[in-house]
Amino acid sequence: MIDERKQRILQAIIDDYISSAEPVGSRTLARKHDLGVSPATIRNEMADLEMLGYLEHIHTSSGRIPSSKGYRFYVDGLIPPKPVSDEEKSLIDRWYKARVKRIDEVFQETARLISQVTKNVSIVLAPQVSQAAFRCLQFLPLDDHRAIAVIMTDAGFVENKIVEMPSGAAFEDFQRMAGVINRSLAGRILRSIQGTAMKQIRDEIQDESLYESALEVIRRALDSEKRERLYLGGATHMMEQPEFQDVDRIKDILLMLEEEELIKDILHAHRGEGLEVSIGQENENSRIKDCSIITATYHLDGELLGTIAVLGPTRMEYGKAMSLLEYMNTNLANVIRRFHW
Amino acid sequence: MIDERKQRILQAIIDDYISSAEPVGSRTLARKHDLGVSPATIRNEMADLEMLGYLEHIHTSSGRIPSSKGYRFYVDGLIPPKPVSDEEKSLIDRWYKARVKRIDEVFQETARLISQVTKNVSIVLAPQVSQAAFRCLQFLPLDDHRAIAVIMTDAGFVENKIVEMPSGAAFEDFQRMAGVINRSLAGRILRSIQGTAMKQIRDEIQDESLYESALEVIRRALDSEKRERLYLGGATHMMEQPEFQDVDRIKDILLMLEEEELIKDILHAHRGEGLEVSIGQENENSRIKDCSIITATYHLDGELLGTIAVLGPTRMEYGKAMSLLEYMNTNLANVIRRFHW
DNA sequence: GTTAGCACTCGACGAATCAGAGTGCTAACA
DNA sequence: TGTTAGCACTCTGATTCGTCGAGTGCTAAC
Repeated sequence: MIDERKQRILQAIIDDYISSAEPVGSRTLARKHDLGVSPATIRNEMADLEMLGYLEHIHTSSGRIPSSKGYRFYVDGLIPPKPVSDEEKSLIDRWYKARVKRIDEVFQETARLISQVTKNVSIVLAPQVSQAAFRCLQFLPLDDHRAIAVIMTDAGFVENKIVEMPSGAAFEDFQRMAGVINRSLAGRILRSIQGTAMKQIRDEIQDESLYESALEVIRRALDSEKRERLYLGGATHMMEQPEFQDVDRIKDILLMLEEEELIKDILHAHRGEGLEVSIGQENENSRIKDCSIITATYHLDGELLGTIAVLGPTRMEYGKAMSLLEYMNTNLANVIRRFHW
Repeated sequence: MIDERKQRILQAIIDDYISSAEPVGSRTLARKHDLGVSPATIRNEMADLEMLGYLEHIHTSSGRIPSSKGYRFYVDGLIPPKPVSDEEKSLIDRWYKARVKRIDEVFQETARLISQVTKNVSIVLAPQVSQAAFRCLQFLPLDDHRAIAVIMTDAGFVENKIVEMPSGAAFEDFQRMAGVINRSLAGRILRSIQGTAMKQIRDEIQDESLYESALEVIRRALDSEKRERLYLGGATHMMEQPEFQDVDRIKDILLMLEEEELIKDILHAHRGEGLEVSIGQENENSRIKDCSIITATYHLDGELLGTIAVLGPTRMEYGKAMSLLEYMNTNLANVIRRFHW
């Protein structure tokens, strides 16, 4: 159905279109690639490929451009491997070393880096604190009626909250409470902290108002970081792409990117093991039917932490973007480990 | 030199141009504003105003547009007052209540809010931690050889750093060190912590490797937060302005905004008491010679904390932007106070 | 099955045209 | 003397019209 010559032609067309952004015609294709056949033959093959749905015709007498199905075929088999070069790896390494001092900067700079290399928008979904394991809780006295609760998790996060002490409670009561909570919750995934554990704490504390404070602290730790943080990069790089030379289109994309919930949903839809590519029409969201998204999940010690993604026009350098994401998601674990204990 | 009628005409021209973004001609001006004179007279006055440098002519036979000098005159005296409405105030209030849970969100959301209302780019320079007063330092044990240093300042910041304990040091040594540091530095402005105070600490600690650790902690607290954080908002709103309908121009502005040091320098150049407006040609930086910046500083208890700013085309709604900034910089103090102790 | 040739189709580009809005100048007016 | 009407002139922006180049599809020949 789609023989080897058709494949070669399809690949040549897509490679060409990806690098030039111009519809590609039979004559130029014959000139540039040494396919061993004449333009007329290529035309015939192109007509077949269009019939089969791999190519599209804007209107008669413009060259062909790949359809989503064409890109899909390309991504699934034809894609020329383009590994991350050693220079790029060392650039990435130096970048992290120079710019990252705090854990949130890891994600921000990862986003920046990905967009820098791919010239596209990148999205980094940072791990939720609430899916990290509780490690320990400590109180620091602030004045007579307030203290700072410092909560540490296994994922390297340190959260602090100012809490009011119930009137009549002494700081020692708080210390005791911390002990109770630490014993009950150590190692628990924050998100999974629920009824039974809390009941145990209640029984041990034996003081209603103090228990309320404990509850408050834990709830806040869960609450405030329940939302996964989203880091974006590359709005300016996007503007280098010929398909984003229209201000309204750019605005549209940027507005969409501001809708955190939407973006998270899109990323959550792709949580498989390896890389996932969603091409053009394959995207649910109508605003990015002419875009592709490549997603990759990153892990630490086997635990799913988050997702990194590249969003760009369907005419995207899939090979480059995919190998970069592949490299980054292994690399990210090492970088995050530095903030770990 | 510039009589009352000229003023009225200048104001009408600028008002018109600000709302329409089109060069304004004598006839339309006569039609829209009831100036009591004929277009011909207006033409004569316009010619005079141009001679005096308040107006500009792109080329013969397009209407006039204000020059930087014209805007300056307008801003300094003609500007129609446009106070923030009660609805807007309550919108702002609700916005903060709904969206702000952490102190860094105060600044992010302020930026978002300002750009939302003014339809321009906004910049918020958050207070440096290092110009806050040291309040206290505590260590929390992590494992045998590490601890978390939690540093609190008067401005409501809590910073934490993981520190290695020198081999042989026990956690009790750290506790003692915290005591020494707290006694020596309490109330000091972080930035001003220097030689003498450090010497005192050294004398008290009497242990070289422990002293090194102390130094490390304090240095890190100063270091990592030495850089003032910059929050930006409104890239998409900017795109609604007719002067930013060109992708390259937008890209140019966005790239400039990514240069944190540059932006900080620009904001630092305006640190007067009230609002400051820098119009078009008045800007040092050539990339924004067709933009205006309005800056305002905000304070807490008389202490200068940071700067908020609006960046837009010279054709900007100065009245609205200025009164908004004025309102925001008083309001901000109240919002920040909520995170204070 | 492959290729050459040919008629046809679009889009991009530049020149020409035209309407609309504006100016500057002059002369008349109060 | 300041104001206004009238007029010639200018420039922009939209529209139209060829023209050119690149491409296609079809047919016939190899």
